[in-house]
Amino acid sequence: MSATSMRTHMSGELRSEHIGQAVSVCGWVASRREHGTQLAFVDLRDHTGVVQCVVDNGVDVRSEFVIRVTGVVRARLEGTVNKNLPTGEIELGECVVEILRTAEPPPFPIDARADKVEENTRLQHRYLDIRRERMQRNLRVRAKVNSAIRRAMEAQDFVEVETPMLVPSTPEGAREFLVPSRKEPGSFYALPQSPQLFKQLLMVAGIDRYYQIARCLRDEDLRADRQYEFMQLDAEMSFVSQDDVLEAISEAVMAAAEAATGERPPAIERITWHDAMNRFGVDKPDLRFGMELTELTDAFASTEFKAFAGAASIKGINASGKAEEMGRNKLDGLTDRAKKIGAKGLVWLKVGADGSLDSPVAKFLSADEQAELLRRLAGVPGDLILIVADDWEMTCEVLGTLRNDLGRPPVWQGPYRYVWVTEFPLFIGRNKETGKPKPGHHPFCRPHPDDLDKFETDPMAVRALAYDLVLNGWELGSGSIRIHESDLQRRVFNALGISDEEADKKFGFFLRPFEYGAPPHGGFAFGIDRLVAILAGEENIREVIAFPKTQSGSDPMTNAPTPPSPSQLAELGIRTLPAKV
RNA sequence: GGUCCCGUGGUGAAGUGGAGUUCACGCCGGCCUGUCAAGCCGGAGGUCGCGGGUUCGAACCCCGUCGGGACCGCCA
Repeated sequence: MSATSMRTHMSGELRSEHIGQAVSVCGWVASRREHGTQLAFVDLRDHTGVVQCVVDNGVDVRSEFVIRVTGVVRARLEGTVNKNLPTGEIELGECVVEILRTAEPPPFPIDARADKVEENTRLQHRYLDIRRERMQRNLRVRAKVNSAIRRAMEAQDFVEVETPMLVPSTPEGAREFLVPSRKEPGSFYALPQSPQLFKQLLMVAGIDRYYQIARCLRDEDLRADRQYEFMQLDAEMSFVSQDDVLEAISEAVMAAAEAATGERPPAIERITWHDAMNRFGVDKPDLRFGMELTELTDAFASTEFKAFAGAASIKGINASGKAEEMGRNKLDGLTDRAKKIGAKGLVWLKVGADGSLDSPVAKFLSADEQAELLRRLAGVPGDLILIVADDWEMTCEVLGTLRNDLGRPPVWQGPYRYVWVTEFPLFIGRNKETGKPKPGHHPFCRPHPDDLDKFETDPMAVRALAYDLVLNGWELGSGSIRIHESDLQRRVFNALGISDEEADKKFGFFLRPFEYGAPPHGGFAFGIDRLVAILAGEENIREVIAFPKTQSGSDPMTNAPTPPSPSQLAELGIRTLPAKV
């Protein structure tokens, strides 16, 4: 398959079984070692690896020259086998070297040493960075993941449909990239933040099962796990329950994981949003480590300690064995962190060698309370116990953050712990100005059927048929069963404080087609960059993207973005403001 | 929009107020017949990101600015 008119083999594939064969390989000079004029070794590299070529007629090749070597595979001399090299038992002898292209010395070594080179330099010369084994591996893992996802979706009768990149601007959600219209000066397209609108319309259109490996664009600040452009497996299904969607997506995720790692993960476990918050304090729990939040509210029901008395929710975590390493400075740091999030304070207690509690507040806690505390948190000498008393949301959030700060390993480390987080609340928080609830996900999520009666009386308690997929504490994606009936949609809009007229104005173009027979449907989308990064052992998605942007949104290789020419602006009917001074 | 960290030959580092910026890798030249990110000898290569300030004196301290990174906000 890899043979061409110029080569017979890939260099990294040559083994003892090829001994005696005349072969041609093509690639780059990884290194050259000269021993006088009669003998030189040239390591030739292609994307499969490196093979040693023995040259005895003094060819002047330098690092990264592109060469073609024709020679005979032979066993290495006794004592010169290189066990660190997959091809280390053989070498190419009687070599004829053709220089296909000379090369400037590269700005950084094309090997693992470049892992220490400043990322900006790697990005400036990304074509050289990608020549390295690490990037080759990452991009090939990514290709395998894409391919496995396609196969898994097709095996389940999903139809790949491409949706447009030039779309109307939509009222809510992430900031959009805008593209000026030449034919309608003053009007703009938006680049899609997701194919949400189109995929739901494809359900109305009877496609039944849609998927797309879709490019999505959001003009929000970049991070280790966020780029302007990213890829999602985007899917939507008709006539389904939540379980149908979770099963279909799980199949794609497991196929992708198996393709990347060689191992199929076990069935993905599930946890409700409420349990996730209660036990881990976050809606994207990292299940790889313990330190779970422990309920203490009732244990301090009649406490004398003012900070705990009457608190709606008291919880604690046990940072096992961390008492010694956490000195006063670090504990103050944790307290500051807790206060920054919004807690009134943070109670810490160290378990002493005799099982007593060392803490500024120990004297306020009765002997019974101290004993119960130690029992519930399984405290043993050397442990550090942290307690927060506040309303339920704050207690969970603060301890969830501290738990991650204190215990969370790098995202790629250890086992892969996939988890579906289900039953997200339909509304999260309230609009500061109107006092109306804000949608937890988006306003088209289907409310949980058991909670419909609470809609008007206790909206914040209404759960949604909305779910997230989480891997090692990273949110991979989310989805929901949608609302396909207008009366239910109206109730949700009303709860959000959106009038019928406003709803029609803002979302009419989306909802009106539903009047022509929208089937019950639901779907999901998950980020392929994030999944690939974790499966490739990277903690930054830039490492699995061929040409990513920097944190400020620029590309050091192409210098994008660049100012337009005056004639481009004129054609588009656009005048720019002077740069801020 | 905010908090914190980093900018020293091509690359990675050292130098935190005082002599001529130091080292390794790479690069160039020479030597070398079994090395393997070879070895030995020699050489070139720097506006210490940029601008201003403090000082007798600044790579080093201060202010600003640009670039990069981590995080918060933001990402329905």
